[in-house]
Amino acid sequence: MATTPRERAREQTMAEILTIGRAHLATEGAAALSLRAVARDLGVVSSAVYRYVKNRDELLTLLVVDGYQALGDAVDAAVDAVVVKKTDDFRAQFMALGWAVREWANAEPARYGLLFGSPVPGYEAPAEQTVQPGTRVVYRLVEIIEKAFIAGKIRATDQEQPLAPALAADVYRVRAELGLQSGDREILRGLTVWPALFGLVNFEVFGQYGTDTFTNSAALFDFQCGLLADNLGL
Amino acid sequence: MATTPRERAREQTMAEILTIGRAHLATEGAAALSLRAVARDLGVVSSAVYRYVKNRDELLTLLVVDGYQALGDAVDAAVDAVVVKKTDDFRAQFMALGWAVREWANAEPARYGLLFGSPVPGYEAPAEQTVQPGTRVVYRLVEIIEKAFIAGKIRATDQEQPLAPALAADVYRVRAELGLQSGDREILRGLTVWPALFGLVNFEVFGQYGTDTFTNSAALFDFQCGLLADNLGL
DNA sequence: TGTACATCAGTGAACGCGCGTTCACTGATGTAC
DNA sequence: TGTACATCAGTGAACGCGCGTTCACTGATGTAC
Repeated sequence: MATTPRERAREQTMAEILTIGRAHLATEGAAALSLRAVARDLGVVSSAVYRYVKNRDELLTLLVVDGYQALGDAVDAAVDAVVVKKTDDFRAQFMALGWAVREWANAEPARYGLLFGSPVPGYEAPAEQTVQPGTRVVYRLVEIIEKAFIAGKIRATDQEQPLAPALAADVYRVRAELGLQSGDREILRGLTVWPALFGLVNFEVFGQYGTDTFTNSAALFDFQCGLLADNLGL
Repeated sequence: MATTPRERAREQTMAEILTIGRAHLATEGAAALSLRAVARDLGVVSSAVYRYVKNRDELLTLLVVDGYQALGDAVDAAVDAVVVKKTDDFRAQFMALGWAVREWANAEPARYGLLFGSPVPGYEAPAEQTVQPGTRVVYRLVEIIEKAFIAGKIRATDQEQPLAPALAADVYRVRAELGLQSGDREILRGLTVWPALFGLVNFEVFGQYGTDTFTNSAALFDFQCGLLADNLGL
């Protein structure tokens, strides 16, 4: 790594821009994120940021990717810690995943909102940069389910009416793409629990419960998350 | 109703402002909603809107209330239709509620986003006007659960570990406030299914599933919603 | 090691734009006697 | 029924503001010979 002073300075400034961007996200929201304001905080004239970032949308993309990575890191760390201690307690691993998402969202509501809230008007996240980091949490969830399935640790669930053909086809494709052994039901339950989990977190972070209904939101989340674990048969 | 022509004209203009506001929500998003733009579309000079609306925030509040009412009406209509035909098929009633939320959200993604997406920066919805319409859907859900409970139509669920004391206290208060007969478990399951349902809808409306994963999102939702109904013991 | 040239970060002025909100006003519509 | 006054919708100008982006420039840092 022949990093010249200039290169190091550039990286540092780049990092500072991201830090400032995150702060502005928190105070003003994504829609109000402005390159001029970032420049001001950076102590630099507004046109100077264009040396680092092509335009406003690119800054947004950087923040989106940055957010997904931070969330992914938090989830991985939490799940890894449980895997080390309880390799075949898959319920505990799922609970750790859920709690990690919730904790990160509560600690970083604005970044969470950028990722999982209403889309920013006039901005479309470019798939090439965004898809991989954006799928880290689901992939981790799928991994837990898959390992539990292989270990024979998923409780059978009542087989109800057969799957709609269109749905069966989609599930088949998902299973093939990810090379999964888990059954249709397990995959579909994962595909329900995943958005449901984010629904729980959304309601808490975005304040949908009302201000004074629940004094202990952690206890509520613990119950809710446990129910989702039940749904997975864990 | 001694409605003078002037009063009628005023109501009409008011309604037109709301219509224009809804349209702008759809194209620009809540954060970019502007009184000047509304005035332009109304064919009127910008200061004239101030005869109808105190300021930008008040227009936002009107749109929030309007959105909650529209969603509430859609849900009520859908559930009522089922109640008439299948008075004691509570699962069908819940499914109708879920589908109504999903359909409305897909038909009105911007209004849905205003209600259930990330909060609009710098705007706080005034509780007095917003809480009542904002609770219509939960209340309807609670009503279905309560009636099913009273009719003895809720399947028992495995009693797991006892509730955390803090949670039990919150649930007790909720039951008292709403005058419910349903048990702790039923209420808590309702309080899980409620945000989970909106999580499902969020993912679909905000495009979290990715563009090409599911060819038939209705079939997926049907499965997911059925699983939530199972969770309620319906 | 020293010099000539290329690269690059940052400047400052400018473009054209839209915003929320206030204010004194005009002229039409409604109301009281 | 007719007139005098009050109410109210809408006008147009103005305030001060922030935004994204471009462009020609200066001067410091890096590189090739």
